[in-house]
Amino acid sequence: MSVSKNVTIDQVAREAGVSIQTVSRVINNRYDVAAETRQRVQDAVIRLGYQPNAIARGLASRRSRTLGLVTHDFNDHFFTQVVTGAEEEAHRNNYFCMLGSSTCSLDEMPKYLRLLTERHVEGVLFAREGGPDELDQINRIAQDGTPAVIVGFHRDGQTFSSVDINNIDGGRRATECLLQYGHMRIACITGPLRTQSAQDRLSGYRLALESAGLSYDPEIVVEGSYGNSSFGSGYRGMKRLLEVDPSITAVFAQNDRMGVGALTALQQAGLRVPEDLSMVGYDDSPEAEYSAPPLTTIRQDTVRVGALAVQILLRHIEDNSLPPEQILLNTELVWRGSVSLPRDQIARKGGAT
Amino acid sequence: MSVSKNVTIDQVAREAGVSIQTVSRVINNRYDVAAETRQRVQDAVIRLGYQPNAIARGLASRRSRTLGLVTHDFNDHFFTQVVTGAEEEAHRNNYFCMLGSSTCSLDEMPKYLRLLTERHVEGVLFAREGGPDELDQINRIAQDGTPAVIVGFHRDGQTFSSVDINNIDGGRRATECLLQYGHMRIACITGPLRTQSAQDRLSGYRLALESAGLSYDPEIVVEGSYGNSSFGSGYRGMKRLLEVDPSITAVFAQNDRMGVGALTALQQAGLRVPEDLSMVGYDDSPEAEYSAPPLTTIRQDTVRVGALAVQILLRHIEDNSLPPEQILLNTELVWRGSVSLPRDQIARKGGAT
DNA sequence: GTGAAAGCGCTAACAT
DNA sequence: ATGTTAGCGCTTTCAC
Repeated sequence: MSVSKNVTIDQVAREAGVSIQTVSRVINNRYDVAAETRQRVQDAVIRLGYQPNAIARGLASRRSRTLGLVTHDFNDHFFTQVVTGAEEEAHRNNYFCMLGSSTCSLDEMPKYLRLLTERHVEGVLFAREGGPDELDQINRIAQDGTPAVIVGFHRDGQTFSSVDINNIDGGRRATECLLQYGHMRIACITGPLRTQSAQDRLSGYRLALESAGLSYDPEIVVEGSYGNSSFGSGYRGMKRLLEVDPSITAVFAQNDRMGVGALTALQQAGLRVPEDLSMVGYDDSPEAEYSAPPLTTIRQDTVRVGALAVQILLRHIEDNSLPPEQILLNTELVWRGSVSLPRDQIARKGGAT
Repeated sequence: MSVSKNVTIDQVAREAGVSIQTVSRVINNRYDVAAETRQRVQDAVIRLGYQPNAIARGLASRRSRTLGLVTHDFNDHFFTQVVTGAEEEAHRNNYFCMLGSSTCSLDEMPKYLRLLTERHVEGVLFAREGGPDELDQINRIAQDGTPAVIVGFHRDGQTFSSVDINNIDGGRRATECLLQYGHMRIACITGPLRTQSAQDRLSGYRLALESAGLSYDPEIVVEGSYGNSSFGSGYRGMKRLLEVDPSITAVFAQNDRMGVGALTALQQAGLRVPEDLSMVGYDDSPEAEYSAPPLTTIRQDTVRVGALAVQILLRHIEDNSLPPEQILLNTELVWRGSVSLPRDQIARKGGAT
């Protein structure tokens, strides 16, 4: 239990009266060690407070047991959940995660990736906004022979591994919920349109409208943003929508933070949700449950996204010849009451304003 | 520009026609290399696509250039901001951050810390909830000779380094803002009272009350929580406060998420903010700016907290004999309009309900 | 089941 | 200004 700073494997070997190899076998849990010898070594390890030097092990074994985590923005609920899931899964498998730069721009990425490969991370998890530019980075890493998996972005016929949410389906579900309640004029506040997820949620919205025989009207689609600026973008987006077309009866906000910002704008405009206007959010982030009113939203298991991504990485580390894997997780509608019949139908029934 | 997987320093040396040592000097930017030689080496590095092996460097130089980041909860704004600041500062100094377990319980900490020291992190940044139990962990690390700094927790006469926000002062400012508007009956929704920050904000609240000649009444102090469950705890806390004492005219919520949850409870109760009840939050998290109404809050520069913590770590890595440093950052009130005169004073002036 | 030898890829200390 | 010699602390390979 003493300080272990300088205790090395050969001191343990001497203490236990065995060779260095035998100690190595014991700390690596090899089976070909006599029970009695093993015990003797373990005692010596405890007595000396020996801690194997992971750096030396890494050099000799060529296994760093480290994963690179290249994330975009810790201020977005999706990403923090992914990181949480990824880290848990990594630890479960005796891996640690090295943080790539969360704030660096795309230009700086090659530099950081290089630093990551210099440290011999055995795999890299990209949890960034996504977008075609990112693919070059992935490919560069992949050429290097380092397994990589991308999260929050995918496309048909891709040659890389990915774990993502089925955002098209999610966008459709959100929109269909509003359609089922009889809404005919449904606006949309999107995420940043440079991201695949916003594009996909928008496609889902569009598909749902068209299936219902409604036409897509870009007039009532405004662009917002993710991360910390989401609230403000939703607030401003809603204000604009109210100016552009006061006849809208429902809004699909592509994340809950934008939805909450939009709720604030509506309240300031003297409109009630859901009596005057229905709203569906996306993400099931914590703010959705206690907003006024609580937001009907789309839930996605983002922690699982992170865990699955790490599992893919570990499989590919084990067997480099494995083909890329793509996983697409489905979403689920969480009903919370920010949706009701449109104004006119309530009125027809003799309801509120 | 070719694949660099197996290019080693001696291949570069051969290519450049120099010794391994000279290559080492060049890649480490030593000054005692002739300009012409340096150029020749650099050319060889590029030609071969050489990437120094950080693990081998670490073993030989006994410098991992890695910091351990032991955080508690990525779902709390304070912690994500600290991590952001810490990571940026680490990269700026050519360090990387290794993620300690974000979700592990206190019991598991020793195990994870051990894994971190086995990897020879040169310093450890603790960004956890804080509390006396954590100190044992810090001390264990410190005994090991590894510099450690704790964030979000400190106490007088401590023997460890820390960077924290002056929560007592922050709590006082929040409360004084309400007092200045003439509020006499101010409730408080606290963070988890096992944390130092909640205790300190509560002390500040209490001090402000007492300075104003008001007595502290535990009846109108309820405990909430941080992280994702904040919203709900603020919502429930507010409901309870309304039951316990309908005469309160103001609330200090110890973080903005609880404040937002409380706003929802008030709205459901048919009470308006600030006309019927004033509210001050804490953290200046993104939700505060676009809540209804926008929340007056206490701003703290949390990104800077992370950066300063890393700076301390780096100083102590450079010179292990340095005494521990304690930094306490001040807060700032952000006025947003969720505060006004108490009901009775408005009434006296012929105002609202 | 255990040990000896050889290196992993680099840097430190001392040469020259 | 450059090269030589020894390791850093471990694992791997191959003996026995």
